[in-house]
Parts: sequence; C-alpha cells; structure tokens
Amino acid sequence: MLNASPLNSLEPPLGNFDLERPIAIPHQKQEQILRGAMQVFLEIGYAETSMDRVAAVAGVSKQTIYSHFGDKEGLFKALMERVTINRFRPFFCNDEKLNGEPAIVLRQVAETFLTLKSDPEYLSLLRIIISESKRFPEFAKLYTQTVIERGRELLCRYFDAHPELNFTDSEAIAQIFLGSLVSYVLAQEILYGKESIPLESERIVNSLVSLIVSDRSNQN
Amino acid sequence: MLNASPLNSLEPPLGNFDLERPIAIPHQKQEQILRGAMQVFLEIGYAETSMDRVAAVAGVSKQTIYSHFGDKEGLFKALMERVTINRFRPFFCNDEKLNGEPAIVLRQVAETFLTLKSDPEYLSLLRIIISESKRFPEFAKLYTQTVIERGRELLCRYFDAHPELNFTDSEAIAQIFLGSLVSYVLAQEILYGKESIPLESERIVNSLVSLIVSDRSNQN
DNA sequence: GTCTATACCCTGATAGAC
DNA sequence: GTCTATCAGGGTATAGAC
Repeated sequence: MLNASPLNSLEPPLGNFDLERPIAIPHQKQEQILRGAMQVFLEIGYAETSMDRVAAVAGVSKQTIYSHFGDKEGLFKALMERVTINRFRPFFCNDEKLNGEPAIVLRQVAETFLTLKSDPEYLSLLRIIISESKRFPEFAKLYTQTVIERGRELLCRYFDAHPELNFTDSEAIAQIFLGSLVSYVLAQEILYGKESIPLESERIVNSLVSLIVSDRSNQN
Repeated sequence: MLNASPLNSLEPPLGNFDLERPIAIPHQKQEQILRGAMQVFLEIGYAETSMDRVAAVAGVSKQTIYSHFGDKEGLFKALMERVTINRFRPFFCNDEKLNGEPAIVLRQVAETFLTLKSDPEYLSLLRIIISESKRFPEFAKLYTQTVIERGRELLCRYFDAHPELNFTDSEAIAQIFLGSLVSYVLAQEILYGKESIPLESERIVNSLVSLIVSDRSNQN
C-alpha cells in the first residue's frame, strides 16, 4: 500500500492533529481527486460512497485513487482532515473582533456563526462528522477542538475581561452560548425543524443576547 | 411484497405520524426481529447493516424478515417509528412536574434531560437520526416533533405562567434552554468532547438556570 | 503515473421444500 | 410461516499494459 502522498506522509498519530501545522499542498491530481471525493462523501456519506463514483466524478481512474490514497479509508481521512481544518480554522481565529460592548459583540458573534445555517457544505460536513463519529472518532475530536474548544476559549477570554457581566462560571456560559447556536442550526436545518416548527434566527439572537447581558448585579 | 404486518398496514403517509395513536402490538417473531434489528442498526448504521447480520442476531432466517417487513427499508422504518416514539414520548408527557419556583423546576427539567447523557441507546438513536436525516427525513421530523416541539411547548406554557421571568419571547428562550442541553450532550458524548474538553453537567445546569431566572426587571 | 480489465467477496432479494 | 439454497449485481482492491 502506497502512503507517500504529501497529505499522509507527515501525518501525526491519529487524534493528535497539529492545528498550527500548515496543510501540505497536494499535487494537482490529488486535488482533483479530493474535490470529487468531497462532493460524493458529503452528499451520500461514507458507506454509500463507492470508489467507482468518486473516480467518475473526479474524472480519473479508480487505480489512480488507490495509488494516491491507499484505500477508501485513506481517501476519506485525507479529505476530512483537510476539509475540517480548512473550513473551521478561519472561523474562530479573528480575535480582533472581540472588543466592545457585550451586547454588540455577542450579537455579532452569534450572527456570524448563524451564517452557517445557509451553508450546505458546512451542514453536510457537520452531519458526516456526527454520522462517522463512531468509525472515525478522530474527526469528531478534531471538530470539537477546532470549533467548540476554540470558540469557548475566545468567549471565555472575552467574558473574563468583562467582570460587569457577573459570571461565576464563564466556561459553562460560553458552552451554553455556542451550544444553543449549534443545536439551533442542527434542529432547524439538518432535522428539518424549519419545516414543522420554524423559528427565525433573529429571535434566537435577540433572546440569547438579552439572557447573557442581563443584569445580575443584585444576585448572589 | 407483503405489507400486512400490524406495524405497516395502518401506517399513515410518511412524515405524518400520529403521536397519539397507540403503537400496534407486533407478533412475537416480529418483536424478535425488531430487537435484533435495533441492536445492529443502532450499532453500525443503516448502510453498514446487512440483512444477514440482522437475521443472525435476531435468530431467524432472512426470508422471515423479508416476509414480515418487505425489504431493508421497511424494516428500518418499522424499527425507527417504534423506537423513536417509545423512547421520547414518555419524556415530555409528564406535565404535572412543571409546578413551583422557576429555579427549582428548571433545574429539575435540565437534570432529567441530562440523564440521557449516560444512556447509550439514546445516544445511538440520536446519531442515527442525524446520520439518516437525508435518506429518511421523516424520522428527523418525527424527532423534532416528539422532542423539540413538545419540550418547547411545555416550557413555553410554564414561562408564560410566570410573567415575573420577564421574557419577551418565551418560545426562543425555550429553544435556547433545550438546545444548549442537546448540544452539550452531543458535544460531550457523541463528539468525544468529554475526552478533550470535559465539563461537568452540574456546571451547565447551574449556569443555565442562573441565566434563565436572572433578574431582568430593570431592563427594556 | 495512469489507464483498462478483472478477481473475488458480500449484498439485497427470491425460489421452492416442508 | 419458516427454512435452505441460490441468483444477479455491485463493492473494494489488484494485475498488468502503456
């Protein structure tokens, strides 16, 4: 089994991704294969995806895929590592925005996050990460690290810089803040909530912000 | 294709389940098949599950399954309908608990919900509903209806009966309350957050309750 | 390096005995 | 109703020509 692709050769042990490491630039054929693979895997999931279909969509022969990525699992891993990190890393890296009044900053964070609601690629990616979380736990962990852990850290830092918010456990509050947004997207989009129990983003943002910045000065 | 099983014969159009309709009691063989099917489907997902394996686990021949449920899709649908409704319906049906002081009632609701965190069957069910939400949207909708819609309704009714909470949009608050719990379970258990960024249930419950019951009397 | 052709396995589904 | 035996098709992966 060949394993000399730039994507795999320097790969750290599973579940121990280095988020700061720059993504290796693959050769042109590999890029072409990965683009096709992304389309198919994200559309129909791991088990349903056949290598024939990936080859057809990517416009290469099956053997070419096998020589570059070893087997189906190798292809999927290479794809998911690239796509997870590339999609989510930029999202929580712009620290500079977190300055200003809580009501305004938090509203902006929430609204930025909720743009994902109408991003089909993000929705497919989230679904496949959950779907394959048992077979490929490393990508579930990678997601929690890149999105949840980073987001929580950034929010925590902001909360701690604003003692007037009066939080006794800023980590938990950050988790609640992000979690309510994640599950709102999940329920409305992936679980078709918008078809049976629609609820506008704006209402979530308004109520969430008002809960967070509410005056707690006269409480224990 | 036979379709005379009690589970299917009276089935309403897909995506239009009647939550009040009592579940038909299947014959003994059907029960036996469904138990085996549940084990396999919840463990490894729809696409990976083979009818051979279900037959082996259930202790019947493949043909017996086919004569009862028609095909793989029919088996899965019968299973999911039963298991989704049976697992979730009782959860939000005990209205009587929702009486008393907000801080106490809401804490109890949250704690009850979070018992699901250590319920492997619930976790598998949630994962497969999300995994198959594209192929079988009807069960995603069934889930949103039985869990999210019902839960939101109950909470809304409680909130509206307690104007001192000073909510301008109790529906949105209810969504945030339940959503933060759902996503906490998702992140910690299904996405292995507890291995990399553990956070105790108690902290979530404390902060969530304190956010909700916080004094908003001197705000717009 | 990339292609065509193919080996070999396992799948969902069926036929027919009892 | 339930079983054993079997079919046709499509899956991953490989061999060998160029």
